[in-house]
Amino acid sequence: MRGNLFAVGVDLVVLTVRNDELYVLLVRRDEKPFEGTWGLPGGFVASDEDLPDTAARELVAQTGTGTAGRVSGHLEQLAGYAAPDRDPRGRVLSVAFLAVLPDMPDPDQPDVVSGWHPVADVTELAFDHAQILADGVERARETLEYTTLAAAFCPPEFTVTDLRRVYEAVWRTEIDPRNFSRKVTSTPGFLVPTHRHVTGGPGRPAQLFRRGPATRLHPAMLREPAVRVVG
Amino acid sequence: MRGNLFAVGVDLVVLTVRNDELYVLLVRRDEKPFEGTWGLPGGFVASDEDLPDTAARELVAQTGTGTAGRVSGHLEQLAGYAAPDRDPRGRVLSVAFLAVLPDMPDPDQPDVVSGWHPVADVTELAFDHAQILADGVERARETLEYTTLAAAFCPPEFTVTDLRRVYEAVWRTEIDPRNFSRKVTSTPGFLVPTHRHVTGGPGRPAQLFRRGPATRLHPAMLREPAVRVVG
DNA sequence: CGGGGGTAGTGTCACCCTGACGAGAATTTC
DNA sequence: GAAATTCTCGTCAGGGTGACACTACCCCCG
Repeated sequence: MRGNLFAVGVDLVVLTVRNDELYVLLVRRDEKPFEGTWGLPGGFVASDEDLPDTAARELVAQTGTGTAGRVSGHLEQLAGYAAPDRDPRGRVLSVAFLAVLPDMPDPDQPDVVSGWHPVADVTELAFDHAQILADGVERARETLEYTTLAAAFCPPEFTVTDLRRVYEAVWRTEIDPRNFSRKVTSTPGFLVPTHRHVTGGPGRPAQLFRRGPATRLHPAMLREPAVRVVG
Repeated sequence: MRGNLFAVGVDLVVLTVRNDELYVLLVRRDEKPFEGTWGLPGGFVASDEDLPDTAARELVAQTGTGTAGRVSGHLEQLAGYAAPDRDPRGRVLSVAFLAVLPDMPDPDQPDVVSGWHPVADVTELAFDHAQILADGVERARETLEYTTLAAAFCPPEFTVTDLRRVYEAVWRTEIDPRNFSRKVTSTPGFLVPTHRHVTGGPGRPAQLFRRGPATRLHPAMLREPAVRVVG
């Protein structure tokens, strides 16, 4: 029984918010199996690596984030997937990670093998990646309630409206701007005011904020209970 | 790089509440490495198994829970652990699971190689099991806030006080019995009254309840914010 | 240059949930 | 029976939230 050996890979659910919509980074597979179909970016664990090392390495390789290895976003482990038939090549265990990045401009020459896709439009993916993506999105939705993860979707300086649009895109709901502003600005450690303001757009200039030191939200930002299955 | 192969095991953090205290199931290792020290129960993934299969099989084997494979408790995946040096025998990836069971009487002949230990008294464990245990306990603490996990610590029929003692033991706090009773009995789907009462003990007999269909708590049962690590 | 439209932020108010109790109900123990 | 113990309901003040009126400030356009 101990003789069962697995290839171990890391798959990434890389999320961002663009155009008020949740996007995921996908790559087009250039080898079998599932050649030509879209899948999650990932790779195998190298001989001297721990799982977070592999995840960070793949994230930098796929996005060019933080050339010096210091990733400005968020990276957390999701879960392990090891169904016996999930990879036709043999037993492959994949540890999925959730990564969250601010929206970044596409590279000058658009990459045909790697790109951002609206999560709502993704239908089929290679392997069990559709399930992994669903788990990752659900994790992000929950984490937004209890932590300051939403700020990881935003650039270093952002407005309250930017932050609200993150919640609205990930939760697919609408939030009252006034109550939202009161809530996030009164939560200690969530936002640090810069006393600078955005310019150029219509309407009153919004104040720019920076991420604060808090990681958990007290009290939580509770969304409406999911549609109750009436007993 | 793809040639790196791992042995894949499942380790269990099996928790219960006994004597108003949180207990974890440990086994004494009978082979190297770490021979003679305590560790988490676990085993390797068989050739045709998925991870939850292995976890359920090991849980039944170690506790005798649900002879027919139907486990009455709670079983969820925690995380994967794969540090290069976590096992001196080579590269071993372990997927940890959190299991929660009601307190059960010890078998007639006490088992010297497997037993329940107060979590607070556990100091050193084999491999990285101390870290896994800490992660499992923290997960249980958080899950108690937002789900009905606490009922999984209780036998099929239990009183509000039984449930409160679960929260107090896992969180290591005291909760006002009157407010707690109001909260859990008014949360729809959490508790189903049986209209039967316990007998024998001192004081007014308490009503017996059964687990309800709800899995998530709305609104959540928020504990005090953890002591903030002041930056 | 002065409205009009649009966005940001403040203020108000009612409602619900919660923590902090008081008090009564039902049983065991002395 | 009286005291002790435990369960359960009730009350009340304070905080957080949803709903929304209103003010502040900018761009655009005539």
